[in-house]
Amino acid sequence: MPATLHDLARACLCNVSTVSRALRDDPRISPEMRAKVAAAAAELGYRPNLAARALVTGRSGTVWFLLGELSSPVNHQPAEAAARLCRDHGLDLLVATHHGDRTAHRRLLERLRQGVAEGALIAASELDQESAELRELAASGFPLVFIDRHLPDLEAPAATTDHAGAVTALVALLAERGFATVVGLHQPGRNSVDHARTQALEAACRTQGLRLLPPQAPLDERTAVMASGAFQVVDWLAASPGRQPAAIAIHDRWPGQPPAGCLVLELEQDFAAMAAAAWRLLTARLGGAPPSSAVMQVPHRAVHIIPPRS
Amino acid sequence: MPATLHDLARACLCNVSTVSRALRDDPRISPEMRAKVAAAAAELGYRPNLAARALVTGRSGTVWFLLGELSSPVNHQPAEAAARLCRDHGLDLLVATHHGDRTAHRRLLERLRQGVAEGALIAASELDQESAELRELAASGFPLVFIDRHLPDLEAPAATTDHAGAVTALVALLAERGFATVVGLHQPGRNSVDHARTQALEAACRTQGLRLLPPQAPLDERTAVMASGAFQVVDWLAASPGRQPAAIAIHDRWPGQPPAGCLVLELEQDFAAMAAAAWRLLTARLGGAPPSSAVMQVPHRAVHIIPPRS
DNA sequence: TTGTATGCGTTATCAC
DNA sequence: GTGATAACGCATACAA
Repeated sequence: MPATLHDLARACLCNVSTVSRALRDDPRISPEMRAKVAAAAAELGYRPNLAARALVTGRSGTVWFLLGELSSPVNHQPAEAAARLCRDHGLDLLVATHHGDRTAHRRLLERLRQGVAEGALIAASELDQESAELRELAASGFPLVFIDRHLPDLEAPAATTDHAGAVTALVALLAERGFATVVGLHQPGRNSVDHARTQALEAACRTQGLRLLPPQAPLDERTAVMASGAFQVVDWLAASPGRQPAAIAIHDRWPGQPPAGCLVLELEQDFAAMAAAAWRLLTARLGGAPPSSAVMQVPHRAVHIIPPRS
Repeated sequence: MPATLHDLARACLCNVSTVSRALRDDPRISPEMRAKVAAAAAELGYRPNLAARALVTGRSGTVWFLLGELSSPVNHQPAEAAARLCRDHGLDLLVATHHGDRTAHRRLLERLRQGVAEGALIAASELDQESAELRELAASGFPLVFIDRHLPDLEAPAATTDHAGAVTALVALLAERGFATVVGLHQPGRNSVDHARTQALEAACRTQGLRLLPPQAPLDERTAVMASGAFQVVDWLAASPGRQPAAIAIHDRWPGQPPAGCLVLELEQDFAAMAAAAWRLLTARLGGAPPSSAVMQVPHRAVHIIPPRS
C-alpha cells in the first residue's frame, strides 16, 4: 500500500499537519523537521494522493483539451502547444477525443461537470453545434475556451485565425497573378469559420476588383477556386468531372499531387499563436474573470505558393 | 455551489446513504424512494464528485495514453482506437503528451504514481528507454502496457506489429519483382523495433536468396533499400547525393512525391488491431493478473505498392 | 514552531 | 428498506 501523510507522521514522531506543511514548504516549519520529513518521504516513497488533495482544495490541477479526432493538424497542433503552456504553469493538459460519437461526446462533457478538470479548451466539431450539454456546461460557469471555431450563441470566448485577413491575403495574391474571377466553395451555413470566410471573400473581391462566382460557374484560365479545406475542392471536382481550375486557394494543405497546370496556394495557420491566445483567455477565466464571448483573432503564419507543373 | 448527496438527502427527507444507494441503483431501495431521489437529483442538477468517489473507492475510472507527440499516426491511431475500447468498458482514456521533454516526461510519470489513472498505455519514445521513473513505476506494480515498441528489460507487456512477418512480406514482394539485393538502413541499436527488423531482414534475405548489403554499398537497378521510416531513407539519400535507388521499402508512408523511376513499397501497420491487443493486455493487468513481459504481435494490414513513374 | 480538530463528498459497514 | 457512522488522505483554521 502506498505511504500516506499518516505513515510519515508516525515515522517522524510528529503530527500529520506538520508533515503536510513540511512537504509543502511552509515557512513556519523548522529546518530540522523539514529535513526529517523529507528523508522519511524519500525513504517510504511517499506520493501525495491527488484525489484527496482535489477533494479538499477543489482544484484538480488539470485542463482538458476536447476534440473530435487526433489526426487533424487543426486539432493536434494547438493541443501540443497548449500542453506546453499548461505545463509551464503547473497544470496538466489532457487530451480527450470523442471521435464524432454523440454518446462519447456527451460523456466527456458530463465528466467535466464532475470536477475532473478546472477548465477546457475545445477544438469545436460538428457535435458541439447542437449539444445541449455543452450549453449547460458553459451556463454553469465552467471555464471554456474555443479554438479555431467560435460558437456565437455560447457564453465562451474563442481564439481563431484572422479569417478575414487570411482571405484578403489569398485574394491579393490571386489578383497579383492576373486572376480575375474567384469561385467560392465555402459553405456559409456549415460553421462560423466558413461563414466568416464567405463574408471576407465577398468583401475582398469587391475591394480588389475580382468577380466572385458560385460553384456552378464555368471556368477559364483566369479563374481560381477558393475553399476552406482540400476536401471541399475534391468534392467539387468529383461533382463535375470536366472541371480544370487554374488555381486552388485553400486554408489547409493540399494532399499529395496538385492537378496538372494548376497553381496552389496553401494558407498556413499559426496554431501556436492560436494556442497562446486561447491560453490567455483560459487563464483569465481560471483567475476569476467573468465569461465573455470575446474572439481573439491571430494572423496566419504564411502562404505557401506551389507553382503549376506542366 | 454544486449540489451534493447531502443536499439531495435533505430534499428527500432521508439519509445520505439512501441517496447514494438510490443513485447507484442498489436493488434494496424502494421504487418510490428511487423515483424521489432521481427527481431531486434532476431538479438540483446533482453531479457526483469524482475526486470524492476516487478517494474512497481507490479507482479513478481513467486510463492514460502516454506519448511523445500527437502528430505521428504511429501514436495517434492506436490512441483513438484505444479510446473507443476504453469508453465501451466504462473507462475514460486521456492522452498525455510530453513532446520529447525530459521534465514533462518525468512529471507525467509522477502523476501516474499519484493515482490519476488506473493504468497506462505507452507509445514508447526515446525518453522511455533510459527513464528511471518509468522503471520505478513499472516496479511499483502499476499496470503498464507498451504499444508498438517493447522495452525488454521492463516488467511490462507490449503489443507490437509482427515486425518479422512484415519484413518477410516486403522481401518477398521485392524478390517477386526481380530484385536481387537489399540495402538495409535499419539501425539495430536505436530501439527494439529496428532491432527486430534488422534480424528479420537478415533471415528473410537468407531464406529468399537475396543479398543483404550495408548502407554504403553501391546500387544497381536490381537493388532495393529498406528502412523503418521515410526519414531514414531521406537521411541516407542526403548523405550521398548521387544515390538513385530502384526501390524503397518502408514500414511507413512515403511523404509526397517518390524519386523518379523508383518503386515504393509502403507497409501499413494495423494500429486498430494493435490497440485491441494492448487493451487485452491492460485489462488483464487491471483485473489483477501479475505483470509479464509478454509481447503480442499483430500482423500488418497491407502493403501499398506505388509503381515507378517515368 | 507544532499539535488538535474539522471538513471535503463519497462509499461501505454496521445496525435496526 | 433505511439510518447512523466510520473511513478515504489531505489541508487548514485555530489553539497552544
